[in-house]
Formats: sequence, structure tokens, C-alpha cells
Amino acid sequence: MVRTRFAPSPTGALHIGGVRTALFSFLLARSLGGQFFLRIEDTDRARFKPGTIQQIMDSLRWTGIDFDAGPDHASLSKLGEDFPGALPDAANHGIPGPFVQSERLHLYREHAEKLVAQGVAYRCNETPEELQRMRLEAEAAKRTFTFKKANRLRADVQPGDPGHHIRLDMPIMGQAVLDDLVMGRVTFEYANVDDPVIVKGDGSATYHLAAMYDDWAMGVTHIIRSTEWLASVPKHLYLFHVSGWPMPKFGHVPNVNGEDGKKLSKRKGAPSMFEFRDAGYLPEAAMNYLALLGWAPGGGDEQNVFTSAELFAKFSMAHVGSSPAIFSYPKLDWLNGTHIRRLAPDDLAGRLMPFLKKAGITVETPEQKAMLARVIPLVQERLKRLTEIGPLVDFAFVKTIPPVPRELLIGPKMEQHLSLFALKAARDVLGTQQFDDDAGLEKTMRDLCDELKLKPNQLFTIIRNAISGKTVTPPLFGLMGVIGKDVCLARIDAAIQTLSA
RNA sequence: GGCCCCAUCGUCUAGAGGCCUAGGACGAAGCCCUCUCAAGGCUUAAACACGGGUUCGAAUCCCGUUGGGGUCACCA
Repeated sequence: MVRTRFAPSPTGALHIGGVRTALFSFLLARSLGGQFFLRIEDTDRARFKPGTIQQIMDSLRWTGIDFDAGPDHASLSKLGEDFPGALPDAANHGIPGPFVQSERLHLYREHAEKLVAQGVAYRCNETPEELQRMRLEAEAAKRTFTFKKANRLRADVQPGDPGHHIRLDMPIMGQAVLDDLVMGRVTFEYANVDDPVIVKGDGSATYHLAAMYDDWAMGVTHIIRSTEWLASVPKHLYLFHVSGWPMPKFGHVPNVNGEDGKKLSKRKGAPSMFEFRDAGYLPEAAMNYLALLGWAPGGGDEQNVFTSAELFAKFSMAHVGSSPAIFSYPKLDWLNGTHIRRLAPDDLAGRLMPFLKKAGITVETPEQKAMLARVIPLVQERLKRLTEIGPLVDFAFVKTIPPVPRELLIGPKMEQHLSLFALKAARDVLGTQQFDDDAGLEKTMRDLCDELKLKPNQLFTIIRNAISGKTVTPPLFGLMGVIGKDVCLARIDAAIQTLSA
């Protein structure tokens, strides 16, 4: 059974690069019918930022990445980080937890001692200052500094010595070879790999030990992570080797860079997933876009628009590219539009609610809800982002609109008096019309055009502007039906007033 | 700087020696449709970083150059 994971450290909100790494890991599991889980890497207590575990879980789930296991209420309570939407206790689907590393410190410690006993790890007590001095000396001598066992300043460190740390005793020659799922074959010389610290002076484990231990203990079959880890591969490979653990597969996915070609970072304003949500993007579009950032179906398949189910069916690590990608909005916007168009109208209505509210449009009464339902089909194909809904429909939800300026009421290539004449004629005809038939409305207005020797564009522009106060709206006659006869005529009357003045 | 990785249109990519006068998508430009805006349809411009090899033949393999990225913590 395939088992993958995403293992962020709770030091800040997840940004798009992290979410994409999680997505690939998730899609790999889903595509192979395996399991995917979330693990929190909080071995460094100093960098812990309260609230970020919830942020991580929420943004993953918003994107459509759900996990078979992860921190549950019990784990989160211990950290004082519990929240209502967390995983139910013990909902781990057979994956051994707990999924928060601070609860597992004793396991790492135990394993490190075993490695020391085995003679493949050793104790040492160089101080940070001493280490720093050694580096500086090496640099001055134009040597690269590589800490090996032979470099210890004191070789007689005892188990009980306070504050000592433990390093893994890496080979001094030979090479480590990894056949990476994404990068292909990667080779490292052991000679220039440091002996990594696996247990710190305070007794806690470093990433190298904790993450690998957990990946083994939790039965991870494919370690999918970002390329920033590629350089530590020899350490990890060797740790697996000396521990006697079965070797998992590794896949290092490239970074996502910003428009400037540099790695995305929070400092440079890399957006969190919540910002995408708030900017009116659909999770469907976000997942689709992220998947395309570095992955393509390949094999002559040129599909661009994917549902999550299609992604589950088609995703494969074999088609994840090895070069970094640049994040850019235009294609995301396009995908968002296409996914909006694929939504069922009442689904779209639901998703629009927070954005309508933000735009100051209240949709609470049955009448208002009915209005929204009628307006949706008119706007669905012209929405790129949910945030655009406000100006498109606000005038339909209010009784009166601000006075429309005179310039807007003069038709293209027309004079004021002609426009006024046309408006009055339209008002007369509309006064006798039923407003419940869009096609009928349009027909009579087109007839009026013929009669007045005006182009539809000329007459319709005047009416549109008079009724909406805007030059860009959804289709006119559908809108008039939605707004209703009384309100339409009142607005036309007001426009006639303006033009007559 | 050492080590490692990467390199196809502006962007995301297809391409695993002949199917490539390099395909698709976004974006751009133009046309059509059209009551505005969209959506849709059609068309155009746009790339194998450079230099050497290997081969009958290279975007695809090798070497070098250049450019970019990652990493060099008792952080992850």
C-alpha cells in the first residue's frame, strides 16, 4: 500500500509552493489508491507559531487536499492548539501516530542511543563557538569545512555529560546514489557530507533524525518533498541504511518561483491559500492550476482543465517536471473562469454569498434569494473571480440608483435630443409591455429600433445606462425582467428628467 | 566559493534519436459572432540558451560555457 505524507513545520502560514508540494504528495497517493497523511514537524520549539497548525490544515482542506491521518484533538489540545474542525481522535486509518513530533521526542532519543551503541553515531560536545571558529579557520585556509568524526575536539564524551549532542558517523569515502522520482539519478560524494547532528544538546532530535524516523515508523513508501532537501539526501539515505529500515522512494519536486524567477517567500509576499480564497478563486481552480505547475498529463494528452477526480486518475510522478516553475496569474484566472462556468447555478449562488455580502449586497429575504437565482445564469459566464460579482449586479438589488450622469444617457453617435426622443419612445412602448418574457421584450425593442432608424447598439446602450447606471452589464433584457417593470420604468423616467433638463 | 540540481514560445508545458517545416494551453494581436462586457469560433506572431562533439540523422545522448535555482545551522 502506497503511503505519502506532507510534513510542514508550524512556523507560518502555508504558501502556494508548500501547498503544491503537498498536492503532488496527495495526488500520488490518490492516483495509486494509497493513503496520505499530515505530520507536524515541531521539533524546534523556538520557532513554533501559535495558530499555524490550524492554518495549515484549513488551507490544505480548502484546496481539496484531505488527509487520512494527522494531528487530532488530543494532540492539538496538548499544544493548546485545538480547534473545532480538527481531526476526530484516533481517526488515523491504521497509520501509527501521534502526528505531532513534539509528542514523539522519546522515540527519536531512543533510536539515537541505539545508533550510538551500534557504533554508527557518536557523542560530541563542541560548542557553537568552537564550531564557528573551525569554519572560519577552514574558510581562511580556503578549505571547505566538513565535520567528520575525526574533527571532534574531545573524544571522551560520556552518556551522562550534560548538553552533549549526537552525530551520525557518515562514511568518509564512497558515494551515495539516489534514483529520484523527479530528478533522476543523483550522486553525492560522502567525502563532502558533514556528519549531521541528530540529537541536539537539549536532547531533542533534529529534522534528519525525526523526519526519517517517522517516515519509517509511519510506513511512508514515497517521500515527496521540496528540492531544498536534495542536499541532505546522503544523510537520509545513510540513516535509513544503518537503521536497517526498508528504503522508501524519494521524489524532490522543484520550487515554485515568483515572477522575478526567485523562490517564493513570505517575505516577498507569497500569497497564502486564504488570500486566493478571499480573492475569489475557486478551490477547484486552485488545485487545477497548482497541478499544472510542474505536472502535465503527457503522452500526447493535451488536457488543461481537470476536476480533482480527473487528477486522481491521471496524475503520475513520471510526468512531474524537474525544472522550477514560475507562478503567474493569467492562467489561474482563466481556469477559475472555466471552473465557475462548470458550477451548477445554485452551487455558484452559495459560493457567491460571502462576496455579495462584502460588496454590501444583502441576500436574505426570499425575494432577494429569488433575485439572485435569476441573476446567476446572466453572470455565470462573465465571472473570472467571485469578487467581481458586486458591480455586475448591485443595481438589481436596490430600489433606486444614484442619478445617471447625462453623458451616459446619450447613445453612440447620437445627439442629446435624439437620445431623449428615443428614450421617450422606448418608455412609451415598454409601458405597455409584459416584463416576464425576455425574448418578447427584445423583439419589441428591436422593432422600435427599425422604426426609429437606430442601431440596436444605440438604443440599447441608452436603456442599459439608464437602468443600470453602468456601461457594462449582463444582457439587458434578462436584466430588465429580473429588475421588474416598475423599477425599470422609474429609472427610465429619471433618465428622461436628466436629459430634458 | 564548495557540493547538487535545472535549462523548449512572455508563462505553464508536450517531446524519452528520425513521427518536429517543434504540438497544446494561458496571455498578446486580428477577424467572426454580438445590445455592452464576457463566453464561443477562426487566424497570426511567439521557443529548442550558446559552443563543441557522437550519429546517416539530435530539442532529445556526451563534454564545455553561460544563465538560473537549491544547499552548505545543535532551523526545518
